[in-house]
Amino acid sequence: MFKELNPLLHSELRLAVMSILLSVESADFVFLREQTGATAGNLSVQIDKLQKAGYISVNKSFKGKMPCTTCAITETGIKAFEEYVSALKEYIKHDL
Amino acid sequence: MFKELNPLLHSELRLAVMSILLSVESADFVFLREQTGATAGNLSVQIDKLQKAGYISVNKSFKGKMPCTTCAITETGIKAFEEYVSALKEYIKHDL
DNA sequence: AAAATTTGGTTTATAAAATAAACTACTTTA
DNA sequence: TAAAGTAGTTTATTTTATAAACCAAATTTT
Repeated sequence: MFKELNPLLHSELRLAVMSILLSVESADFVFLREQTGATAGNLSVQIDKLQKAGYISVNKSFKGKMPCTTCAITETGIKAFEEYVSALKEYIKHDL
Repeated sequence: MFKELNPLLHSELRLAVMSILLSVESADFVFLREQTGATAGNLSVQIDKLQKAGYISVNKSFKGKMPCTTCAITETGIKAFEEYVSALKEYIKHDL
């Protein structure tokens, strides 16, 4: 009856990051931190998990002299997100 | 931007239980275990949490000679569920 | 220019959560 | 009456989320 909710996406912060990355070409660390309100430490950990799962790509470069970590969602990530939403709908269909 | 996802509801099993209880008058322990596929131990713990939060009411009785734990959603629970879904929609609006 | 502060993170430690395994008390079946 | 099943609870373990502490480089202050 209930499909599994991908545990990697069923996390408030990771879901927020994925949600943002779905709507932009790419976003840097500071932008994600501001938009989500997360601490840098937490964000760093969660970005790492998403990257290791292949859901986002992470690029470290420099903007002027300051380091800049840029994230973008991957095809795999988009697919996983869509499947997560599809599963989730089963749980919340009463209120859709 | 992103509203908090009520951590009590943002759990696969508790969400499944709430989802079921939204659609029925009441449901007993065994029914919930079967429908969710959860282990009895896990279900017991999660039911307890939902009850302590006032999201469900729990009634322990006997069906014949066998014990029977019956759960029903409360008004508080319905409201919390609706708020959770409303917050969640922000995260997944891309795919709705 | 040296010291203090800020920026952009990462690593490590702690708190909280999910889950399973072990257990209890009773019932049914062989 | 012994073995197995039912309906759960309690306890222990693993996993996860989160924050605190840290680091290196850049910037600002004195």
